[in-house]
Amino acid sequence: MDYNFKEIEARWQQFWADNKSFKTTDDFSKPKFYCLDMFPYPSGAGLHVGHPEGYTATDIVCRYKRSKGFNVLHPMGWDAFGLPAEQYAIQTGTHPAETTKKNCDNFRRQIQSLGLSYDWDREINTTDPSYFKWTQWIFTKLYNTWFDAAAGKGKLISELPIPAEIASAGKQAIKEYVDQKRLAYYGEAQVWYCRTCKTVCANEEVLNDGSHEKCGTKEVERRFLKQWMLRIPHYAERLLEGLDGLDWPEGVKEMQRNWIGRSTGAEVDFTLAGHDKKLRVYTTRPDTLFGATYMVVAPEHELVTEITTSAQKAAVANYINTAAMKSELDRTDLAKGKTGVFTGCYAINPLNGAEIPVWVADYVLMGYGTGAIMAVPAHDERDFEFAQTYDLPIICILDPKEGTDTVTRNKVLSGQACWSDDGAYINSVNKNIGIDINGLTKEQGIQQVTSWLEIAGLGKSTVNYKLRDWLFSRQRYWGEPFPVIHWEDGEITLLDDAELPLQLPEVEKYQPGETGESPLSNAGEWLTVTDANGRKGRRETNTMPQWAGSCWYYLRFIDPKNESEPFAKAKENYWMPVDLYVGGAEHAVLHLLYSRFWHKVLFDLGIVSTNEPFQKLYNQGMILAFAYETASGSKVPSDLVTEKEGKYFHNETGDELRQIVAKMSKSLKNVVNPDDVVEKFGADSLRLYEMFIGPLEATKPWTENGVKGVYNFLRRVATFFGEESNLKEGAESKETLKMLHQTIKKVGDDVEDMKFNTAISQMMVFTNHCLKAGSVTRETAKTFYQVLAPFAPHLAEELWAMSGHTESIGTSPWPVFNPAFLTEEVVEYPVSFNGKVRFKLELPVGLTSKEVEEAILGHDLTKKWLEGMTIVKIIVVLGKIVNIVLK
RNA sequence: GCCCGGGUGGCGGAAUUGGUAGACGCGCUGGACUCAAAAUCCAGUGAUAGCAAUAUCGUGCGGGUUCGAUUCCCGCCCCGGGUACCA
Repeated sequence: MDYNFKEIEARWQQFWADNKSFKTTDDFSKPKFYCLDMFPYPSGAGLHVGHPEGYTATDIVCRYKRSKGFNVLHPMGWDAFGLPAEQYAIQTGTHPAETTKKNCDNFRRQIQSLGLSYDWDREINTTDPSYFKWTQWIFTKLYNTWFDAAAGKGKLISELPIPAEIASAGKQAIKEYVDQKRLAYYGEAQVWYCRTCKTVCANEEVLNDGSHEKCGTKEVERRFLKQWMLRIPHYAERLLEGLDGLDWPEGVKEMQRNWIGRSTGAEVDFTLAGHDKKLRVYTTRPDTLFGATYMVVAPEHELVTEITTSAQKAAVANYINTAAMKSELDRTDLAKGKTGVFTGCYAINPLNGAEIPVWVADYVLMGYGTGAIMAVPAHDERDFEFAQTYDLPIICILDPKEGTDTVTRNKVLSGQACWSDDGAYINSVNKNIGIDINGLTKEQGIQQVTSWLEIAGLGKSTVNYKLRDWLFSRQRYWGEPFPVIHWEDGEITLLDDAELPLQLPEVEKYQPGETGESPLSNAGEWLTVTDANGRKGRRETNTMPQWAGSCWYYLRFIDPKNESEPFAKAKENYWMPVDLYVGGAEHAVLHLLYSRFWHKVLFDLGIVSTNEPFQKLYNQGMILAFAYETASGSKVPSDLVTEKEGKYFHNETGDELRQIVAKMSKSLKNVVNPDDVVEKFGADSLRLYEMFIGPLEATKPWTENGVKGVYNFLRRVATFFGEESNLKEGAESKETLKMLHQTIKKVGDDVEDMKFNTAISQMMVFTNHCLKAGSVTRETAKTFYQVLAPFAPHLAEELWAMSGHTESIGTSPWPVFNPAFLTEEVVEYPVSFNGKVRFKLELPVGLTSKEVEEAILGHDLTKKWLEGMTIVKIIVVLGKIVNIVLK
C-alpha cells in the first residue's frame, strides 16, 4: 500500500471524534493516571513546533497507559486571559473575548490535526465566566483564611483567636488585627508607573537608562499604588518541605528552594545616639558583631528622615531620590560599584559600645530582612567593597588560620582583604558584659552570640525568607474581576458566593484610567453599588493576574462542567494528584510555586485531598532552529541564505555565513509552523520527529531533513506491512520473534522512562529487520502495530483495521513481553590484550570463567598476541568481556 | 560572581552499578532503476596510514585511580539556561 497519510489521518481523526474514543469516565474501580500538559496561552501567532513536543510526549504516555489498563485523564484547555488580546483591543476596539475565541479556535484546530488523544469534552477556558466564577471563589477563600503558625496550617478567619488587648480596644482594632492575618490583603505596593502611558509597567519594561520600553520617554517613576497582595511567605516552610517528596527534576526543586531562600540568623537592636528609637537589623552572622564598623539602612527605610542630621539632609534626600528612580537592574548591577550617603547619625555596637556611623545605601533592600544591616567589611564581600569605596574602618575578627596561604591571611588580618569562611575569632571579647568567643569556630560563635543577645534582650534568633508577598492585582481589563466592593466608609466587603461570577462589564474603550487605574474605572454603571441601607460603594477596578487562572486549572479538569462547586469531592479524591505534569522549564519557579501555594491553602481548608498537586514533573527542552550570521556576528534572515556544498552564503552580498542555533523568531525567518509539516509529511511524522530529534528534556534544533527520516520510516512500515504477500501464516522465525520481543520490552521501558527517541530507534531497527527478512507472520505484524500505536496512532489504526479488527487499536492491551524468546546460545566475547580489543570469539552460553579462559588461551588467534610476552593476569567478565594483561 | 545543565563523527544523537565508543536517523560517496531528474532500492561511510589484512589515534583540555574510563576523582577551558548585591 502507498503511504497516503492525508487520507489515513483524516479517517482516523474522524473515527476518534465520532466514537469519542478518548472520553474519560469516572470509573473509580480502575487504577487512574492523570496526565497533564501545561495549557497554552492561545496567541494570535498560532501553534509553533515547541507546543507539540510536550503534547506528543504526554500523548504517547497516555495511549500507552490506556493499553496497560489505566483510566487516563488527559485534558486540554486555554490560559486565555492576557495582555496581547487587550493590546489589540486598545488598538482596534475589538473585544478581547472575540480575539480570544478566534485564537482558541485556531489552536484547537491545530492541536486536533495532530491526533492527540485529549478528552475534548473537558476543554476549559480561564476567561469563561463558568470557570472564573471559581477562580473568584478561591480568592474569597484566600481572603477568609489566616495561617496558624503554631499549627503550621491555614484556617478559616472565623477561627482566628482575638487577643484580649485587641478585643478590648474596640471594633476597629479587631478589624485591623483580622485584616493583618488574612492571606489576601489590600495594601500599598511600590510599582513602576509611566506618566506618558498612564500605566503600571513591568520591571523588564523599564530600561537601564530609566526610559520606558514601550513609549521611549523617561517619564517612569516608582509609585505606591493600592494593590491586592497574597501572603505566600506564610507558606514558605510548607512549600519548602513539600518539595522533598516530589518526583521533580532536582534542578527545579533547587530553584524553588533558592527562590524561597530560607536563612537563619538573628535580629539585633542597635541604639541610636541621641534617639529613643532603636535600629533593628537582620544578620546571618551575629558572630561578627565585634567587627561591625558601620550600619546601612535602605533608602526606603522608615527611620531615614528621622535620623538624618540637618547637615546631611540635602545629600540624603538627593540620594533617596536617585535611588528611587533607579531601575532594579541599575541598582543591583555588580559592575557599577556601590554608592551611599552618611546620615550623620551614629549607632552603638551593643557588644563593645563603639559608636559607628549609619549610612544610607541602595545595596540594602527594604524588601528583605528589616531593611537595615550591620556592616562587617572584614567578613562580608559587599560591605568590604563599600567600606573601601568610602574609606570606612575594616576590623578583622576572624583569623583564617592554618591552611590559608600566608599572603592572604596577612591581608585579612590587616583588613586589606575580606574573609567570609570559617576560622578562629580574635578581638572578640568584652569581659564587662561576659562575652568571649575568641578562638571559637564560626558555628560556635553564631550560637554563643545569639544566645547572649537573647538573654540580654537585644536580639533574637530569626528565620528569614527571600520569598515576598505576591502582588496579585493588575491594572488591566482582560483578567478576572475581583469580587470586591470598596464602601464609602472605607469598609471592604467581598461578594457572596451566590453573586459569583462577577462578570466583566462592557466598556467603550480599553485605555487605562487617568490615574493609572484599570480600564474598569471607566465602566460606568457597573462600577457603583448601593447597599440596602443606601451606603454607596465602588467595585474593585483591578483585575487578577494571569497566574490566577492557571493556579488551579488542573482541578477543574476533573469536573469541568460542575455548576454547584469547583469540582466534586469524590472525583477529586480519585484523580488527584496529577501523576505526570509536562511543560517548559520557564515555569520552574513562579507558576509551580503559586499553584502549590493555592493547593496547600485548599488542602488546609479540606477542599482538596492531597498536600501537593503535581507528583511528577518533567520539563521539555526548547526546540530551536538553525540561523545564520555574518563574520561580524549580525544575524541574517533565513530567506536570504543559500547553501552550497555544506557552506552558507548571503544571497545579496555573497559573503560566507556561519550557521548557528537560535530561538525561532519572526525576524530570523526561521519559525517552523506545524501546519506546514502536517501538510507535507503528516501528523504521525511530525509526532515521531519531535520525539526522535533527541531527549525530551534537551534543547535541540529543528531540521526538515530529520522529518524526512522518520517519514521514510513510516512509509516503509506502511508499504511493507500493507503488502499482503509480506504477511504469512504459521510459525515465526526465531530471529524475528527475538527482535519483536526485544522491541516490546525496549519500547515499554523507554516510554516509562520518557526516553522516546530510543524507543523509536528500536522500532526502526525492528522494521529494518523485517524488510531484510522479507516476510513476517500476521501475528508478529499485529503485535508490532500495537507497539507503534502510541507513537504513530493513525498509521497503526489503519494497519490494525486492515488486519481485520473493527475496534480501535487503542482498546487492545499492550503486548506481553516474553523473555524466553531472548535467550541466546552463544556469547560473543571481545578478547582484549592490555585493554585493547583484538578479536571476537563466539563461545557457548553457560561456560564457567575457567572454561572461557581455557577456550581463549587455546585459540589460534590468541597465540599471536602472546608471542614474547608473559601473562600477568586474565580477567574474565562472564557474558561480557575478556582481558588478558601482558608484560 | 553564584547555582544548575551540557561538551561524543560532517550534523541530531546512542551507549554509563566502569567492560566491544559511535545504535538509529540525516548528510555524503558509489551502484541499480530512469531518455534524464526526482522519488525509491542496494552498498559504503570516525580520523590517519595502507591495494589490503591491519595498525595507530579518537568521547572539550591536563592529570589521577583501574586489568580496563565517554562513565569515577582532582584541576582547568568552552557553551547553554537561571539568577542578581538577600546581610
